[in-house]
Amino acid sequence: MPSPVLVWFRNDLRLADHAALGAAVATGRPVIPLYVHDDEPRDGLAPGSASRWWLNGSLAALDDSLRALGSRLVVARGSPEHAIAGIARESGATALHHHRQYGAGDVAAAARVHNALRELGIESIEHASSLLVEPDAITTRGGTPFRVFTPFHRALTTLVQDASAMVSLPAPNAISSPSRWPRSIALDELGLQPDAARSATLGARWNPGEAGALRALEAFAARGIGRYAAERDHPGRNSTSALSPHLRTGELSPRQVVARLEPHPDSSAFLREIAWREFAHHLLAHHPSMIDTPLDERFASIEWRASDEQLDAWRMGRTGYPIIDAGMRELRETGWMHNRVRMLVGSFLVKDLLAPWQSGAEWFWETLVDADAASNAMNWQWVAGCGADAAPYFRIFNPVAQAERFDPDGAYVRRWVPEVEGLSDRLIHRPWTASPLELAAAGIDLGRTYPEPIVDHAEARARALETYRRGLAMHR
DNA sequence: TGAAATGTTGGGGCG
DNA sequence: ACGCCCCAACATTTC
Repeated sequence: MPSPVLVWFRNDLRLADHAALGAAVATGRPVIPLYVHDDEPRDGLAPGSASRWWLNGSLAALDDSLRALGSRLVVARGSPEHAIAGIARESGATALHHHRQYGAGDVAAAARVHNALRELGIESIEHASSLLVEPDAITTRGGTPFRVFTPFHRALTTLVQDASAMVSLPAPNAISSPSRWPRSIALDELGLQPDAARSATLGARWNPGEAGALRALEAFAARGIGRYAAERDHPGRNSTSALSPHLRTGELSPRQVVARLEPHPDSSAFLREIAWREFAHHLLAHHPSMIDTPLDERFASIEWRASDEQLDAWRMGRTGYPIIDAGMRELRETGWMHNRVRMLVGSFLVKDLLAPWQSGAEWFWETLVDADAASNAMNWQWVAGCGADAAPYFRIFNPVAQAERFDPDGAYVRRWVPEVEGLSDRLIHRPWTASPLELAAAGIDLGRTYPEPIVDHAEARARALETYRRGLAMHR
């Protein structure tokens, strides 16, 4: 029996368009698919609770799919280099295939694995397939990494037009097994599952796993991508793709998404969002510190001032601004939030409450099923104004104006903030302006059944401008 | 992938 | 008929 090759699964929990698996299968040798769960990564972020729930479902689905092909997923816990070296020794493997990832912790972990295996005389082969274009394959005319989205997007589009670069690999139809499988722990032992009630809530909303991902992609394509272009900013309509958690875990590759949707004439608005995802990974690859440090260092001395009570009101959806509370409650219940509302709650936290963007990023990391280190850091820095090509600091969203513009009939707010559902469309986004009579008619006792606004937006806006101006002035 | 303040214009009411 | 004022509606500037 020839010696086996290992395939290390990370954020690529699929069988189709999987370059590392494809290469391993192509060797004609037995293949050992494996996953290593590191509870305490030395450098990098352990997944939050919503992500862990998703990961559990995705790994179970991957194991099922592998078993249908006569293979299985070997699961280990601990540091990747230790676990993988152990499996390599035990199985007599001669090579490891895996995909490249872009965060500092992921890069460091891969380097440690490579070193550990080299000492055992085992070759490691890193493949690219989590992005449309590798971060070092796309540069400005001057050869430097892009820092501005629009030119990045233009360059990316040009590269993606070359259709041959976008060919995606079919899933293997058979995977040969080693004569003996190395030891594996049961998925349950990873302790990824939250309590039963939480699992049930999330399970009612999502289908983790490659099959669920492909169904979601088909559903989005069938629903009409034209509707996305027209309605994507309206959180009350279900017009977004909700593909983010599938992309985050790599149940779906961006190439597959582009191949499926690009031929459609109205796809450009959606593909632009895919490009933002690419840009985030591009930035993270070139600026690993952006996870917790402003890309624009002038923003390091802003005097944040939010209290724990305010932060808690934000997290729990009790700010008194219905659109903000709707978003935060959708997040807490479903592990997801509509993109437009993410911008609004982000602006509210960072500008109206003057809480550090990192505190928002931490909560999102803990609660989002699509929590992605690159996108999370980039987008929070965008909101705070301290990122590359970020929103200017004086761009402060008005939660009422935005709500009236993008949730004009209050459908989104009524779904998530039932306390105020009895208010008219005119008042639904601003309960504090309702007369006592109108409040009584809607069954609202402001301050008791639903909070008064925790800040006055007009005052908060002025305070944010002043605070930012002062912080930036220190870096003249 | 804003919002608010400020400036400009033009129509209509009115003396 | 005319000037004056008011104020939408739109444009520009500022944060």
